[in-house]
Order: sequence, then structure tokens, then C-alpha cells
Amino acid sequence: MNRVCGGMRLSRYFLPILRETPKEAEIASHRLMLRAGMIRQEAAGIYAWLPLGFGVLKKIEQIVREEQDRAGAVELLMPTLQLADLWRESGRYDAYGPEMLRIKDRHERELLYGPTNEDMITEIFRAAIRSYRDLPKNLYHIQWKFRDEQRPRFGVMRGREFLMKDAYSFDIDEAAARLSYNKMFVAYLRTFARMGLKAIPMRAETGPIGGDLSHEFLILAETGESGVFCDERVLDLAIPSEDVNYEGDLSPIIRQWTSLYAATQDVHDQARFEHEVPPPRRLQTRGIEVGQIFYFGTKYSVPMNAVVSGPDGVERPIHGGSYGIGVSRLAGAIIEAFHDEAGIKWPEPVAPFRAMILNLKQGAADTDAACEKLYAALAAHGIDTLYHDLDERPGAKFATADLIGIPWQILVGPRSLGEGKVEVKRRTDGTRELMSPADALARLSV
RNA sequence: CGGAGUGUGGCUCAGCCUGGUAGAGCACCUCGUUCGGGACGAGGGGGUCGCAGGUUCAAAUCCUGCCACUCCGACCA
Repeated sequence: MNRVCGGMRLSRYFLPILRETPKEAEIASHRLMLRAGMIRQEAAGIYAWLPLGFGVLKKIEQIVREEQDRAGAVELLMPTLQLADLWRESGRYDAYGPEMLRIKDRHERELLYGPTNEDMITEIFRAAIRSYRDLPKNLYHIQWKFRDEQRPRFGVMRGREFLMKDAYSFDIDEAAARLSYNKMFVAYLRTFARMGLKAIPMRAETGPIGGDLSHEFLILAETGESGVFCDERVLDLAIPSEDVNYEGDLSPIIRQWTSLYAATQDVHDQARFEHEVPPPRRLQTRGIEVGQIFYFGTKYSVPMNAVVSGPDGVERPIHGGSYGIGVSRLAGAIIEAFHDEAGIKWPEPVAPFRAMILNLKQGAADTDAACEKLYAALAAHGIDTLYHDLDERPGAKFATADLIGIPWQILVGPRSLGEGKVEVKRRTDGTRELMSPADALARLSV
């Protein structure tokens, strides 16, 4: 979707691998993102996304986009800068605090770098929609946000600047709004599952955005920032399939996922936990929040006068919800879930490349020719391939390949090529198999 | 926002206490030998020691101020 050609030669790429770990990186994902040349820190909590990292970011973003679209949300793009007046109208300008970056333009007009977009989307919505007949609507965008965190840390997991998908639903009343909420709930289950993650929806506090119904989606990881308590059976619940009917009744799915105990430490109820979950199924661990959904009712529509006419001709404020996914955070969270001592182990759907060719004897006529042929064939089959064509020793190439975590490694060296074969290695489990280049191509074409 | 630290070639760090010609490993360049799990030898290039003042014949080193960044805790996609 994003890379036009099907391949890349390492000699032309930009992959600044670090052999040693920069001292500031404490957790695995941060360490590996720096070492694998995915990101470079420019300031506290602010990162440049280097080509490999950017490739992953685009893969994640695209999965999020596809599942939002499938659930009926409509993409648009709002600016990063917003007028302070808009936030004064909703009453949030003074309430938001120092987390919000406030700036002035040359006319001394007050602006802010958006930490979220409820106010702006409400303004956009109210300017265009007058009737309940135009509802429901769900609008989303994928845009950079800035929150001036007191303490940014863990690399992109908690940056000040971060890429977020935020969706906003508009409905005529609470009952309708809950249907919109349920759609996003199901879309989130599918989104995270497609990235290979087990994200568990947990009852959550609503925080400064407000409202009275909210779930956080967390993936379990020891390095997570939130303590979580849940019934371990939630780990085995089925993910709604691709052909789930979003216009149908989603409540059975919601009920299934919300009836088992699952809560973050903020709202945890130990007595209830012990009452509802027998000891062998009690899971107490930590998690990384990768998404959150809210129903907040008329919190913004009332102060901002976002109203529509109902069937009775009477105007009423719309009922809203907002739905966030931390796209850039997910890049780190996925690494937390999938790595080993040697490096990253990308799940295929988010891998920056699907395959990597390692020419173990660069400059030798037979290996060079075999690699070129294979590289062209993979590209012809639309398989994103990184060809390691640098004049490095095999050991260095193995280390690089394991570090950057491309799912399939194809080792082309004199030893196996003597039998007319190449070696296909899976990064996830380290298994390797000798096969002809044609069979390797067939294996990857699945 | 409380607490604790760190700023020295691209990276990891030594040197600072006790002031006196800026160092090591990795990376980089050249040549040669190597080549299936981060090779070896020889030669070479690269640093206003975070910034600004001060003390001193002399400051990476001592003093003052500032800035940046990191880590531990309370808060958030």
C-alpha cells in the first residue's frame, strides 16, 4: 500500500543500526527501536521516524484505517493547530492545564497544538448537520498530537508528540450513541487482533475528557504502565470476524467481552474480583494502554450548541463519543510483545518488509546472481523484500536481520547454493529449511 | 510536580577528586589477508570536553548561573 516498489536494497536504504544500546533506553521496545534505526530522538518525547520505523508506522496506521472504515467511520484530516477561542467556547481552554502547548502567531492570536479534537470536530459537525436524518455519523482522523507530558519516557510509548487515531461519533440520543460506541468497541477488538495483539477491553475511568462510559484496551506486558486485574478467560475470547455485521446487533459481542472481570488498578475492586473470579483464573499483571473509547453524551454539544432537529421538530444537543488509538505507541507496544534477546520479531501484518535476502558472500558471481534473481522474483510477486547487499560478513548480516526482525530471512550462501538451494528462516521461531529458490518464492507467496 | 543523576568524536565510556599538550573500544577511510552467527593486521581522519561567566600563568578538571537530557515516584493515546 505504501511502498510503491516491492523491494529495497540495503545499499540504497537508510538503516542506521546501532551496535551498542544508547544509555537512555530502559525498556526493550525503546532499546530496539533505537538500535534498529527506527527512530531518532530529537527532544524529550519527540522523535524522528526513520525509514524502517516509518514503514511500521504506516502499516499500523493502515490496519487502523481499514477497520475504522469497515465499521462505518469516515476519514478526514483536521489541522494540528487550533484556535484558543474554540477551546474557550467548550470551556476547556483553562481546564486543560500545562499539558497543552499554547503558542501565538504573528498577530498575537492565541493558538494551541491540539492534544485532542473534540472541540474542533464538534465545530465542524454543527456547521453542517441540522437534522436527525443525517445521523448517525462517525468522523475520524489520524493526526499528530502534542501533550506536554511532565515526564515523557519509554521512547514512543509515552512521547509528547504522538500519532493518534481519534474518531468522534454523533447521535440523536443516548441509545443511538451506545450503538456507535459498540461499533467502535468491535472495531477495536479486530484492529488489535490484526496486529497479532491480545488487547483486553477494561472498564476505565473517563479522565479529563469526561463522560460516563469508557473502556481502555490494554495489551498485557510486564513493562506496561498500568496494573491490571482480569479473569484469564478473556484471553481466549473469540475476535469478531471480518464479515461482522456492524449494522446488526453487536450487543452479544459486547456482553461477552464485558461480562468477565477485567479492570485497571484505577477502578479495580478487589472484593468483586475475588467474588467473581476463582483463584486459578485470577490474572494480575501489567498492561500497555493502546486505545480508549468514551461515551460523553452532551458534554461538548451543549456548551458549543451542536444541535439537530429531531422527528418532532425540536432541536436537541447531539450525543457524542470519542475513540482513540495510539498509533505511534502501538509500534512500541508491538515490540514489547514480540522480541527476544537478538531483536524484534515483527508480526507479519505490521512488518516493515515481509522478507529479507541475506547474500552471505557478496561479490561472488553465483550468490550475487542467485540473490538478484530471487529479489526480482519476489518483487514481481509483490512481496516487500529488503535485500542485504552490503559487503559484510555473514555473522554481521545475521545479527542485523535478527535485530530488525523481518519475518522471513532467505539465506543465500555458497554452502546451500552448491546444492541449488537457499535457506528459509523464520524469525519468530528460528526454524530454517533448505529449499530451491522456486520453492522459497512459493512459500512466501502464500 | 517532588526526588536522584548525567552532559567528553556517530555509539559506549575513561580522564575530573589532586588544574599542566584530550584518551580507549566500537563505528568510519585506505591497503592486505579473511568470509555460514557481529574477523585480523598495518596505516589514517574526526572532538569549540552542553552554554555563559568567574578564579588562575594555565580549566574537560575548581566556583557561579543557565540549558538540555535521563532515571525513580504522583498524572495521560
